[in-house]
Amino acid sequence: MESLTIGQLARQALVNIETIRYYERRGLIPEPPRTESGYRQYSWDAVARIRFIKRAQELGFSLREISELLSLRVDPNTTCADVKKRAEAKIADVEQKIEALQKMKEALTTLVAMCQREQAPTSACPILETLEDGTLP
Amino acid sequence: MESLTIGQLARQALVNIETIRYYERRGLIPEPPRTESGYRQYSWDAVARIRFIKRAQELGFSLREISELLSLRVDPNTTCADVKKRAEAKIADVEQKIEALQKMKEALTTLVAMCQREQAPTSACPILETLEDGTLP
DNA sequence: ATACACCCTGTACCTTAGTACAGGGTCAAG
DNA sequence: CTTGACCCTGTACTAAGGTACAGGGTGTAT
Repeated sequence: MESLTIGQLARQALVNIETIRYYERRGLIPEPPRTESGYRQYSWDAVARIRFIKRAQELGFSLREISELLSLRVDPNTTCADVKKRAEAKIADVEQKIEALQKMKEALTTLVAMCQREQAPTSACPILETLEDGTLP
Repeated sequence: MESLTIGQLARQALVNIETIRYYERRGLIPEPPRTESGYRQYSWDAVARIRFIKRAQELGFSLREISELLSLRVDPNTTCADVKKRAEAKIADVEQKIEALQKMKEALTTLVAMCQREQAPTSACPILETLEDGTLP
C-alpha cells in the first residue's frame, strides 16, 4: 500500500472524508496527485499532517493559525529571517496559551480543594458557590 | 431597586442583553416573572447566575457543560462529589494541553535556533512531528 | 454483468455562542 | 403629548469548523 485513497486516509487519521476535502479547500493540506479516474492519492505523510492539525486544534489554535504553523519553513519566497520572526511570534502565542491554561488549572484546583465533604448535597456545594460569588482569584 | 430590568441586569453582569435572552432560550437561566406590560423582572440572584456562567466559560466549560453543572445543583440525588469529578476531569484536560503546548514551544525554539545557525529547514515542515514525539526532523 | 463499496463535484445544511435587526409596544421627562 | 430610551418577539445573520446529501462515475468480487 504505497498510497492511500481518501477513505483510507480518513480512517488512518481518524477524521471524516469530508474534513479532508475541507482542509484541502482551506489550503491546510496540499492537493494530492490523482489517479487516471480522478481519485486522490495520498502519501503516508498526509496522516501525520492531519494528526498535527487535529492536535493543534485541541490546543486552541484556529485553522488559520495552524496553516501559519505548517508554513514555517524556508522556500523561494520565504527567508530564514522571516521564518525566525514568525516562529518567535508563535512562541509568544504558545506561552500565552500556557499561562492562561495554568491559571485555569489553578482556579480549578482551588475549587476541587474546597470540596471537603464529598457527600454534601450539591445545594451546599462550595465549588458551585465559589463559581457564583466571584471570590475565585 | 428590588428588581432589575434586562438592561440593568446586562450592565451588572457585563454581558449583552441579547446574550441574556439567549441564555434563557438555552435554559441556562430561568424564565423570570414579567411586569404587567411583559418586561422581564430579574432578582439580584440573576447577576450571580450569569457571572457563574461567564466564570465557568473562562475555565473551559461549554454552555452545555455549564447547564449540567447548574442542574446538578438542584438535583437532590447528586452530591458535591459529582461536581468535584467534573472539575477534576477538566483539570486533567487542561494538564494535557499544557504538556502538548510545552512540546510545541520546544519545537519552535529549536526551529529558531536552527535559523540562527543558518541551518534553516528548507523542505518538509519542521514542526509537523513535534506533537507526536517532540523532536524535529 | 450486476451488486456494492467507494470516489467525484457542488451545494446546502449543522453547531456553538452569540449579534443584529425589523417592527412593534412602554415608560418617564420636559 | 411628544421624544427618547427602553423593552418585546421573531427572524436572520455571523464566524469557525465541519457534515450531509444529490447526482453522478469507478473498481472489484461474484
